[in-house]
Parts: sequence; structure tokens; C-alpha cells
Amino acid sequence: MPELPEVEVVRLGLERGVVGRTVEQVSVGRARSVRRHVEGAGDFVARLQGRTVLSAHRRGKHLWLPLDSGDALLGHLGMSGQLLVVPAEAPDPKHLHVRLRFADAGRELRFVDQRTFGGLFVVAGGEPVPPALAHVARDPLDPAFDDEAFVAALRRRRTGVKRALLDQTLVSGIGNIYADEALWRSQLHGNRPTDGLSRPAVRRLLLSAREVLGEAIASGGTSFDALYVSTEGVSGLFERSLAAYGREGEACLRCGAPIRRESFMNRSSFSCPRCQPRPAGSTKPAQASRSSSARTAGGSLPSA
DNA sequence: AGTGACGCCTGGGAGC
DNA sequence: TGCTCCCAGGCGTCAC
Repeated sequence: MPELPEVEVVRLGLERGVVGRTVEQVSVGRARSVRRHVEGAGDFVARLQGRTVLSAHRRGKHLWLPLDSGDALLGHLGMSGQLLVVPAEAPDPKHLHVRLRFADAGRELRFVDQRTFGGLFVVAGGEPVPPALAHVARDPLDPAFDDEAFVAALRRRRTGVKRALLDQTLVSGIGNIYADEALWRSQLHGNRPTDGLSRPAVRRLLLSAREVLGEAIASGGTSFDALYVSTEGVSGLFERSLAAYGREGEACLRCGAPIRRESFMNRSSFSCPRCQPRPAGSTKPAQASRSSSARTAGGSLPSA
């Protein structure tokens, strides 16, 4: 699943692959992939054709490419979206939904998305941030991220710390995988109430999140299957560095206790029962309904 | 305003 | 073998 590190790897690929080039032809094979472009697919195409890509930006899990028209091509990969920069003669994959060809007749940009939770749309204004992304908080790797404001805002919340980490209006870029990894590193259970955390504890959590995100970017992101790849189609290697996510029953890398899996918001949470004790008063959540790996198809982690 | 539940999607594995 | 069910999960929307 693309979270901040995977999206950043894609952004770097777009910077290399499409910035400075002029769009010549756009085709939309599946209207759902541009559904957030409210004026429709025809307008989406019209606002891209003939435009030059100025730069490639990211906030959290959102990407945008400012254009010389003042608009920006905005994209979100959702759960399975891919932006590929490939030779035009490469065969079309099954879930190819949008194609951009450029005036230089070089590699084309393709939006491929199996589950179609992601999408592309054109919005007005790309600098410094499109208004359409105003609701998305800065991410922990943004130089302008305000640590103390985050610490205060998180402690004002009255919810569990994992929910808060996943709230893109509080801090962006963190999804289920990196939330579990950051919580493991800072030895916090995701059910810990945010208003009961000390300032130092929240600062440690933020530091852990920053560390794990940075390390994942350096590894090219986390790929469990073919659903996340770079613009060149390459898988990331961070999966082998995960300490909690997907490691149910395996030994905690810190204390050796078997990692547990719990059901959380209709998905899975992984944590160490010894290093990350459930908060007092927190009722034991229902166990995840299946004891097998939470991995989707094609998972390749050793199971023991 | 803050919080949480729900629906949208598809492919593949488990189980029958 | 073939069918059905379940599951992964980001985020927009809506209800409370």
C-alpha cells in the first residue's frame, strides 16, 4: 500500500521522468479514475493537452505536478495505484486507466490501478500547495512541519494514538504499516489515549515516525506484492526491515515475545505484547478473524 | 468541531 | 475443479 515513502519514491521518478516535458495527448480509459475531476473526463484531457510540467511535489500521500497553465495535475495512488514512466511500445497492463503522451515522443506516463481507490484530477493552482489539498496536514518530513504544534494538537485529541496517526488532517503520509512501525519503535500500544500521553512520549513517537519513513524511502519503499512499484516498475525493499507489521507470531526484534495481531478499524494492527502493553482499562479487542498472515496475495515474508 | 462508521473496489487465498 | 466468502485499506461522506 503506498504510504508516504512509496509516494516519495514515485515523486522522485516523476521529477526525473516528466518534469520539463509537454503533454501532447491524453486518454482516459476508465472514467472512475478521474472521478474527482468534477468537470468530467473531457475537461480533464483539455486542461492537460499542450501543457508543460513544471515540477513534482508531494504532501503526505498526495502528488501534484504544477503546469505552465497555473493548474496542477493532482494524483493519489489510493491502495493500488501506480504512476509508471515507460516506453510507449510497452504492452498495456490490464488496469491501465489513464495515459499521457508527450510532445517529445519519449516515455509515456501511465496511471495503472487495480482497485481504483486512487485517481487523477486537474485543479487550479499548484504553488505552493493546491487549495484542493488544504485539508491535508504537513507530513513529518516537511521542513515546515511544526513539531510542538503537532505534540499539542495530538494531546488535545480524545482518541487512540493510532487513530490520530492515521488522521491525515493531523499529520499526513502515515498509513497502517508505518503507524504500526512507529508505535513499535516508541513502545506504545495504538489504543493508548492521546490525551494521556506525555509531551516527551509524543515527541519520541514523532521521531520514530520520521525515522521509519526516512529509512523506508532509502529502501525504495515497502512492496508486499506487485501493487506498489516505482515509476520504473521496481519493487521497494523495506518489507524486510519491518519490525511489527505483518509479523504475527514472529519474535519481537527487541524482546523476543511473539508479535500479536489485533483487529482495528476493520484492518489489522501488529504490536509486541510485552514492549507495547495495552493501556489499562482498554478492553481487549476482538481478535482478528483469521489467524493466517494479514498479507494480501503474493506475500513473501517467511512465515516463521 | 471532533469523532467514528460506512462504502467504494479488485484479485487471490481459504474453505467447502 | 469451481464456487463463495473474506480480506487488504485510504479517504470522502455522513451521522451523531
